[in-house]
Amino acid sequence: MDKKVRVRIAPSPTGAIHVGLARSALYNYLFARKHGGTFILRIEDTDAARSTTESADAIIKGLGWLGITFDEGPYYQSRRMDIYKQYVDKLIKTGHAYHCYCTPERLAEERKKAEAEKRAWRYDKWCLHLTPDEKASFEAQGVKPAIRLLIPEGQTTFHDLIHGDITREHKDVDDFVAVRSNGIPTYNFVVVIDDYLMEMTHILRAVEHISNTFKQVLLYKAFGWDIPEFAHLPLILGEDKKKLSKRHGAMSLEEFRKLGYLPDAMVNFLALLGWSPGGDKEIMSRAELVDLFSIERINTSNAVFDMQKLEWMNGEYLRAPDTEKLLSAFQEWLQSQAITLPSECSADFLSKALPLIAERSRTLAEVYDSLFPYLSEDLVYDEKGVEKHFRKDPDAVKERLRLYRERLVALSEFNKETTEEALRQLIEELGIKAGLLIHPVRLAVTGRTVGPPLFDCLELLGRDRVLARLEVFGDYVEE
RNA sequence: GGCCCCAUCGUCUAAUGGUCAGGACAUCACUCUUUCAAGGUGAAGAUACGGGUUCGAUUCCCGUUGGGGCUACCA
Repeated sequence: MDKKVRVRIAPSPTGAIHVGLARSALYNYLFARKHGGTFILRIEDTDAARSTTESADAIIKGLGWLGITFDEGPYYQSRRMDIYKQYVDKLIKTGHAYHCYCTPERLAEERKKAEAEKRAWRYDKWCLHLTPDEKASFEAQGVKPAIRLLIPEGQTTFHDLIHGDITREHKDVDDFVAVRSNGIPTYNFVVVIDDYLMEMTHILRAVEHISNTFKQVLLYKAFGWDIPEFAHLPLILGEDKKKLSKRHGAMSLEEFRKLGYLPDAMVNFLALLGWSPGGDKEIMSRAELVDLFSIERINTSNAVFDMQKLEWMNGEYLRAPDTEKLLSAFQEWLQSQAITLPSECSADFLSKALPLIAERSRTLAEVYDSLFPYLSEDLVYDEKGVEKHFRKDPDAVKERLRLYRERLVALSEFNKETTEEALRQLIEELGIKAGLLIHPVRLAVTGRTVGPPLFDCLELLGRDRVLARLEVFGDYVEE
């Protein structure tokens, strides 16, 4: 790489940040880090009607959550209008652009007509041929013109780092509006100005921009500027194989965060959606991703977002042996969801409970749910479990629970070893299988049929709560 | 409709002009086990179709089909 790498993402702040944007950001970020380059955030808010500052803030926050950080920016295009203005004037002077007085109504009508005749609609360059008198007349009527780029005859080819050469005939490219009649320039215009001024070396963005690229390349040429490298990323598709959009529901970053996905897992998963390092490696740290990433290995075909695989991968990260990290991830999650744990629920308790629970969870939300029996006294007994482990022979089970409770009362020390020993002894005396006592006890003290190994649960709960719950359970099943 | 992009198991993907087309998720068995997970073992599952080029193509070329994207005074 001869020039110092400078890349960017340029989102429009028009709604929740979804995974497609997150992945584009990630690839740009990885590419910049890998080459010691600069990663820039530019907010493309030239569409005043749809842009919101909340959305811009959400983008920054969301990417920050993923640990995708910027070296420059955010730049806001809405604050750079005077810059763009100079370049428009230049374009008019050199004859690369012209004023267009066509009303939206006329354009819409023409477009409809073309559609009815199954003709491709292109702007008919009507205003290109206006005489000075006609122009003066429009001006006198107070009609504000838009400015269109004049697309010359011929064809344009650009090289795409992922797709190779892509060519389009100019007859298929519109004389697109560069500046609206209200004076605000459009995306295709400002993106070129900014990418040039900000000295972008590589543009990595989604394939949906390929058709815009021709317009942009023509603009670079009109200005006589060097054209950056382009790499058009495959799309992320929903289960229905359509481009991700609001219809797909829980696809915003915020939603994934709420569901309890870990940023590291999210980044790992997203990296693999459209790219692979080759070989079989799938679980990769950020450092490994930076090291392994290359544009050449980005795929050409679109990828379906597989929720199940994400869940699995999140589980892998949840199960990682680093308790401290898990604890802080969980606490961070609680905070982001505005959940406060009871004060007696100490960090000490959590660091004991979390590994046991996370091992059998796939998301932090699941972790939180599994924590319930340790946070609240209002147990809800699993009805199927009650049916299975109690109702078949209630008197016998009740008696066993009573006996076990007695043993627990008598223990000099209460921990997982002693409680297990007590239970083993009891079942031997009773001549029954361990399950006949273990299952009812789990149900009695947690309300659930699933969870960490029973004696770990008992230790986590502590003697007082265990004894109380064994007693309460007896009453519960009486009814 | 026009233009463009794409095509390996259901999904994410690996690989090569000659391979038993590999892995992961999901699925199904079995195993481990106090439950649930996790783990282990195994099963099933793909080169869209048709033509070329070639001794040989899943790989290169063309076409068909299919999918996707774009087609705004949105980005």
